[in-house]
Amino acid sequence: MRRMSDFARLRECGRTQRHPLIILSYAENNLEHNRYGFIAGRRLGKAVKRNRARRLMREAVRCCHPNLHPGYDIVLIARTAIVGQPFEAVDAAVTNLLARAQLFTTAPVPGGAAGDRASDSY
RNA sequence: CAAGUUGACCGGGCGAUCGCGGAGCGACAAUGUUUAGCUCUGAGGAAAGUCCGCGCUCCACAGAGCACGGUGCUGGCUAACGGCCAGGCGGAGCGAUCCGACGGAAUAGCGCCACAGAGAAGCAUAUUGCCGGCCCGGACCACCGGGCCGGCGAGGGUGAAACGGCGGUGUAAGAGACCACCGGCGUCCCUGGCGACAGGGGCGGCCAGGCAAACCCCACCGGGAGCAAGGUCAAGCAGGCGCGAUGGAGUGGCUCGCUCGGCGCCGGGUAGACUGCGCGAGGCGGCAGGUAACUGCCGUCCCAGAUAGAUGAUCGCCGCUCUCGUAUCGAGAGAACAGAACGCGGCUUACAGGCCGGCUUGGAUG
RNA sequence: CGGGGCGUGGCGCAGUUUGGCUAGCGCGCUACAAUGGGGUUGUAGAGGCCCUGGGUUCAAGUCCCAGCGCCCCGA
Repeated sequence: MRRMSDFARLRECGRTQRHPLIILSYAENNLEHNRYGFIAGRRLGKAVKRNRARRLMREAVRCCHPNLHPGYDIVLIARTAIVGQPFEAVDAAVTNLLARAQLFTTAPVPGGAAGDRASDSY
């Protein structure tokens, strides 16, 4: 997502799920594919901390993406507790949030993304 | 060997899989925000803070004066600088070395120096004192105590700072009152140096406090804005009111000059694409000039370009640090500060750990 | 990218202009008095290395430099 108006629309009529590390906001977009947005505000710290949080969320979403329903705008907002967390914690948080929002096509296997990676390395 | 001081450098390495940004080629398909695939490439020493200086772009051709701001020993380097190099002076240290906004207060002005102290900036002062004369009291004298008048700036004391220092002459006691030497000030001359300045000599007056990092004076520098600069294209909208040539806009604090030819307020619309945008005051190596900063020549290399903003995830081996154990080995844990946004030269600040060199002082040995 | 402001007891602010004497004010806090008890009131008191580190000065909350944190404005 790269328009200010898209984010504004989601803030107006999107639905949200909360987690101590991340807040999920989502809504249907009437397209054939998903669009994603990541927000890491000044509250998290300076550039290194904010970049780190955004990259971990991006990687977690990339692993889940093949198993998600198409046609949604999905925005992940980092909270201050995410600073210093390892990838496993962020991945678990994203999987948990997407499962609670019922965006998975298949049953949300715990650590399904991890199994995907296991098949990649043999 | 130990302690110290200083300069330069590194900022884990190699490989595999899955992803992301950029450039080029591009089968199939056929003009799509083209795609699969292949090749190359993708954060730092500070990319940071944004404290200075430039390039670049626009504002007339970048102009004048004032105001304002900055810099402040000398010479050099540079595109430029508040940076760097070399030197001078002052200070700290045994020393290597380090630190210094380091022009001006007899060039002028408005000024400040609290408290304490007798007196705090000009020819200042008499508290404790020292000395002389007179008077009174005690006493055989020497002398002691008190009062009045006068002289004095040496000693004590206050303070951050008290109007030169040691010695002598002199005197009732003293004092640059006078003398020699020294320090410091002003001025003239000689020598060395481009210069700051240093060394030496003559003369003068006897001695002149500090603060300009509050204002100020002097010298030098600075036109304004900034890549959201600027340029091209596309999309979209609706006008209304007021002022209007000794005026308005470009123009920013003022005046002049120059140029342009309506301007202001309210309301309405759009905030998309391309370009600027990376061959550069560029990196590395060599040679030459220069004490050095730096410069010139030759060779060689192409080395990030995102735009809700690309560097991430997982694993193997090696290296480093710590802990534990069955201890030339094994297991576990850890590894700083920090992320390009037009580019560059500096400065400043943050930083785990490591490596190399110079110099100084002290000790031991030969 | 450019510009401006703030940081002083627990809280809100003065003082910074032109450096100096014990850094003040209001609310709050503690103790005592007054009341049967509480509030109001009165009296007394505690609480500050003036955001941090350097520098100038005899002397810095104040002047200068660097840093940290927060807030605001313009494009």
